[in-house]
Amino acid sequence: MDWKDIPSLAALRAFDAVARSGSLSGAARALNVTHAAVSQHLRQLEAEFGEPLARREGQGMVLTEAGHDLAAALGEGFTRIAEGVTRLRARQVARPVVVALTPSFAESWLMPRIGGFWTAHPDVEVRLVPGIGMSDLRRDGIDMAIRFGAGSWPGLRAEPLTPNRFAVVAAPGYTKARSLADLGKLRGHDWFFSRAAMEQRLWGRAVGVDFDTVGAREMGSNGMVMSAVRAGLGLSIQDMALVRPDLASGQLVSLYEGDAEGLGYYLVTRPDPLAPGARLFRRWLRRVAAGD
Amino acid sequence: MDWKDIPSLAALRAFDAVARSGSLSGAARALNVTHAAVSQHLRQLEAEFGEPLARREGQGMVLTEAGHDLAAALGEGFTRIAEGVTRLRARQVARPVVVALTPSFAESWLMPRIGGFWTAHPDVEVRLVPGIGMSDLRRDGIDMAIRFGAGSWPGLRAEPLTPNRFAVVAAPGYTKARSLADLGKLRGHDWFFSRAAMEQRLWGRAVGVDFDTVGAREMGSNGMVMSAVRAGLGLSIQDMALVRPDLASGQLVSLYEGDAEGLGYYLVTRPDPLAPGARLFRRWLRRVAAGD
DNA sequence: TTTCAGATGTAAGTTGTGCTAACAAATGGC
DNA sequence: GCCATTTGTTAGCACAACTTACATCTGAAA
Repeated sequence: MDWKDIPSLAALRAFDAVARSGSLSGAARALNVTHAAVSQHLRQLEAEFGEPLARREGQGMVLTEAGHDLAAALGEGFTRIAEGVTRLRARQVARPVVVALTPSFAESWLMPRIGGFWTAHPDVEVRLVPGIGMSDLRRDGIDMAIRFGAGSWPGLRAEPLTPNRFAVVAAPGYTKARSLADLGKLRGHDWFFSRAAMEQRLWGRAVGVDFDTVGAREMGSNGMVMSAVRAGLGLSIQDMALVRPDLASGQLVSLYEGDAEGLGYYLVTRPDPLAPGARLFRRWLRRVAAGD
Repeated sequence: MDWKDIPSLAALRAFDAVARSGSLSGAARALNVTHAAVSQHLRQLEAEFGEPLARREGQGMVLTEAGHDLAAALGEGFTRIAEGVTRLRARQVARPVVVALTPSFAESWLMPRIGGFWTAHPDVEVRLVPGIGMSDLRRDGIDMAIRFGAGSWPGLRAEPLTPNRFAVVAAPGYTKARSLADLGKLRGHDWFFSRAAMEQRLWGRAVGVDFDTVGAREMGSNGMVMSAVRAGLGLSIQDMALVRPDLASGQLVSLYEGDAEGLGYYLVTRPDPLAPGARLFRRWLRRVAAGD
């Protein structure tokens, strides 16, 4: 196709609108511009073709024969284009948002809050993919990931989501340690971790607990970890949001809460633009995380 | 059709070109722009749709699935539009140029020169319609008219073509008048006119000859008029171009040459844009008339 | 008839899209 | 290794497209 001798697409679209509505004013309304703009486009086209395409007929415009021929082609062409665009858009909004996240974050932060998003956007399906590995987002069809770390994932875009909100908790009767300083130094503590909860170990290391020397027990789920800790069997690093009720009721006590600079949950996305549904979800995430 | 949520047509066209050529550079060449322009359009589209449409693959771009779908629709749409435009253009160039003109101008000015246009544009057919009346140009399918007058035709566009180039001529032996002053005052001159040559009478009146009082003989063709004048039977107003050979050879003498301010041949067109062939002819007319 | 609403016609001035220029970086053939 | 060719990205400019403003025309209602 040679675009050199095809007039401005804007002018052709204007003429198409004139042909559809039968008047300059109507076309102007359809295109959301003034009638003057449409009139100028029409005159430009006529100059380009060297032939009148429409003539005034009372109030309104009627097409010449040449105008009719052109309008027929333009109508089909633009309709096809609009159809393609519309279908692509429709497909996107229907596509579910796929979010990869750590099991801990899903359990302790997202699940208690996600109802708000469902009620706000009942038409947007959210599919949560719990997991630890940062696999290829594009290959796995994942729109965004929520990961724990220092905020640096090469080739990806990361924005901090929640501050660092872990605590070392134990049952009130657990008396082997009373401060953070004790935790790292002393052997003999019994640490419990859920198998999937890598972020707690990261945080622990960052604040000074060396699990290579201290040792830790790994359980299948965080529920089992909690039971063990409530029973006074040892220590655990838990998300504040998850243990707040226990702390309030006195079932657990917090031995340490604190920052490990930069460490926290991040929203990780590809540099590519997000799908509309994913954009909605991200906006909701930011708002809820900020208001926390 | 609602154009509000259809992205810029230029961007869509750029993406169409990318889809066709399989590369940004190729698309840029096809559209006669730089690769940067195409790249920006593509990114704009992807942001608009919130979905990647193409990804880099070595040297070149391959479309995503969404990109394929969109490209299919755009390809059809733009092809249809280009087809309509091309057909309209093709129809025009084939159309002959219809020129209405006075018989005198045709005979004495245009016919000796028109060969130049034929050789320059062998593909453009020129149809000459001799006649005097200024009928409705559009109704009669006339592209342009060459008329004699003062340059004012209401509702039409007129541009001066040739200066006023008439002369009062007579045979050398015709001695009844020697100056313009004589011509108007004296009765008894024998004036000859071709029936179709209204412009000579207009010019004559404008320079001071009152044919109502002087009287004139009307002949069927200008050839007959010339014969009569050459035979010394009387006076005639003739186009300079036509009688120059006679004047040079001494067969005729010029009694007066002069301006009748504003009076002359004009190229008269509708305000509408001209068909391409007609534009070519007009350009040629102007050049030849100016170089005269 | 006059009047009015709504249409087109056109000039002049403004604005934002779309482009270029210029550089960086990656790829593939030599 | 080099070199040609591609894509990526930014800053800045030009002009197409638009608005504003006013004039003119049409058709219907008063």
